[in-house]
Amino acid sequence: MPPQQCVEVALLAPLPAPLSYLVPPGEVPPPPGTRVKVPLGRRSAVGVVIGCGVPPEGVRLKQIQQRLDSTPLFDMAWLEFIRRAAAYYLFPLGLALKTALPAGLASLEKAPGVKHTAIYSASARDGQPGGVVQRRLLEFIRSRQGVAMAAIRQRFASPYAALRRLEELGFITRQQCEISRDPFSGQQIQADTAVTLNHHQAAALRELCRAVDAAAFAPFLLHGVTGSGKTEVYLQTIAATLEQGRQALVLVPEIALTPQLVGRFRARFEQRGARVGVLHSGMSAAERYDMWRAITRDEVDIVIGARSAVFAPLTRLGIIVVDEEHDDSYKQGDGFRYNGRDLALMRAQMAAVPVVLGSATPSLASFQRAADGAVQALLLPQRVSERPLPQVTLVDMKAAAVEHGLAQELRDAIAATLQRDEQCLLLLNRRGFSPYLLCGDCGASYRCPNCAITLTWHKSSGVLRCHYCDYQQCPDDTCPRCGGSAMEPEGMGTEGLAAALAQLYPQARIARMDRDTTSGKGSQQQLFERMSAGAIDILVGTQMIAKGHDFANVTLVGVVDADTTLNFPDFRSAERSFSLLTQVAGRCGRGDKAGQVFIQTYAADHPALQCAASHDYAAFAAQELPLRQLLGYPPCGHLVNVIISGLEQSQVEQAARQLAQQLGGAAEVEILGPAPCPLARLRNRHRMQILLKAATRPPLRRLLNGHHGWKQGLPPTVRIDIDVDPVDMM
DNA sequence: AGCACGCCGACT
DNA sequence: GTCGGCGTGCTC
Repeated sequence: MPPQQCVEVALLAPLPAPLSYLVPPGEVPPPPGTRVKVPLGRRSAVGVVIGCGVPPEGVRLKQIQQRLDSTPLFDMAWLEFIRRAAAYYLFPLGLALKTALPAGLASLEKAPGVKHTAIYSASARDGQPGGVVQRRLLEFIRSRQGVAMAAIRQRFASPYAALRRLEELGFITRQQCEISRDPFSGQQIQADTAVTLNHHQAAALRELCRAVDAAAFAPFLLHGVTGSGKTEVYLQTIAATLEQGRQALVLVPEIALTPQLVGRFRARFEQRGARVGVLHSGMSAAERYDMWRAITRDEVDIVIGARSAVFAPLTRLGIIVVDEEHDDSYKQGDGFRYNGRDLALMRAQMAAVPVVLGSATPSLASFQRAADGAVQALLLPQRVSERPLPQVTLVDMKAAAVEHGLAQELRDAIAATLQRDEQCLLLLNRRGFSPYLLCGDCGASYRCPNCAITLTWHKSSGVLRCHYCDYQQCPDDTCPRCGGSAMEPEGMGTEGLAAALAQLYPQARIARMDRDTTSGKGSQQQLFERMSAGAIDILVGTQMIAKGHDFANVTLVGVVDADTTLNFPDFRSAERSFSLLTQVAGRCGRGDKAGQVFIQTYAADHPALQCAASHDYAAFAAQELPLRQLLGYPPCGHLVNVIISGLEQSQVEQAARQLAQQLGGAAEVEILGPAPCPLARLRNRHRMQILLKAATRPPLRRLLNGHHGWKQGLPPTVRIDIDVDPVDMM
């Protein structure tokens, strides 16, 4: 008898390493990429076969209980990509796979329903059946190969009896076939609009097409001002890629993944026979599963998706596009803390294809790489049709006549815009009615019992809410501390601003767009459509309104409080402010009418604001990079944040001190902290952080190699999370 | 993550 | 004396 074979299985559970299992006797080993149900302790778990196992010594292997997929979900190149990604972010392979695979494939219970349909084909039997309907039906089926039930239903009102009869008589055969739900059902494809490129766009396209032809790794930074027509360059580059018989992967920030954007791709490519697939968080588990399977069956040529779409299992990849590459949402903030943009670069390198990072305000990381020559820069310095960039005014709030949080200048501009029947966008990067309720007598405010922040007052729903853990409570009638007067709203959020605007401009149609008003499916879309149709005069919103749309009639943008972002306790706050302001300013003046922008601030002389006001990216980079250099912050150095958390503050503090000591003394790595995280308490856990900083990656890597042993000797109740290349350190 | 094992407080 | 609290350690 041959020795029983064994395979290596990555369990979709937080185990540090894969485990080996025996293949049941008489069965062929499931190939890598197939899911299996395996015993784990006294229960069962789902895992993915990742290779043939070398049987470990001294362990009695258990046997695979069940094979869950008849064909692999992915190929070895894809697996190798996930392996490298998991290793880079120091995350267990099994859990990385769980993140990368569509939800629903990871657990035994929540498996998505696989839909099937009947496919009819004509059999060898010649001749004609008796009935008229049967004859017409048979003719229809004979005229093509394999007809789906849906197609028959379209042509024949009630074909069931006739179909059954034809099958009985042996004229046709039927088979069950797995089908996908149609993610675009009911959506019209809009007409494609022919676009002529200006000479900057044409030059960029030439470079990109050359890279596509070369079919080798080639990173590009497409740096184009807002409204410079980057999307059209992507579209034409992708067209060239498809002509080569290769596929395209397009990443966009979640918020920018609108039906309009997808529609633009479908309009361009679907009539040419290419299929566009979409992956995003709003899809159901079943829809994502379908899309995943469609991709592995090679039925999709272009995948558009948010962050996690970087894991789409395309096998003929020819190009990757990362739009708005500077966007912070490419970084996952917990669990598998990967950066979609950086993994796109990794994947492009592994697949030997070009990758385009596009932005009006590139991350300083990408800008630096372009300056170093590691990435080729392509510039689009002009807006299409030579539309001017809007005029930006910094409003010094120290000197302004403020009413309801709005300076006279901005209020007048809003009134004038409404008069001209044009639209306004107002950015206020804070949800709710007001940041907090404050007692006028003793200064008390409501705080979250789980997190170290004040609760935000949501007047319309009548609750105080924590924006980090979603804790809610109703306010009391009087101050809970001194029992004195009622608590009063302090400061302003989007909800409060909308209310103030309704008072100032009673005739204006005002809408609000933030996480609270767009939680429902399609509600964001509805707001965009109402805005496009001119049914809204003033749209108030958080940073959501800064991207993913193009309203021709918006001629005024107001930034109500630029200081919120600027004063964030983070070394990237200036960069983030510059990006956000430039992006939101770019929302206006996109039509034939010129736009104007007002930015309210108490720090009007801040370089980030000044550069944003003059649309001067180069000046911003020239001012900010030396500061980073001085402090060794990215992109002039590398960071890893180690977060120690636990329920008991003293244990967390002790563990953090101990770990920092343990890590200290490593060559060429600076240890900062331990310090309380800016959010010192989150979801009831106390948090400390140790920031590791180094000029180059290798010494960091060497230090991190031992991370599995870090927990030894520390209070065992604490948790250690490692964030490689952190984007925010809250 | 589960799920057991194991070692300390208030109950029949 | 036991029931059960959750600390801690392992899972091929």
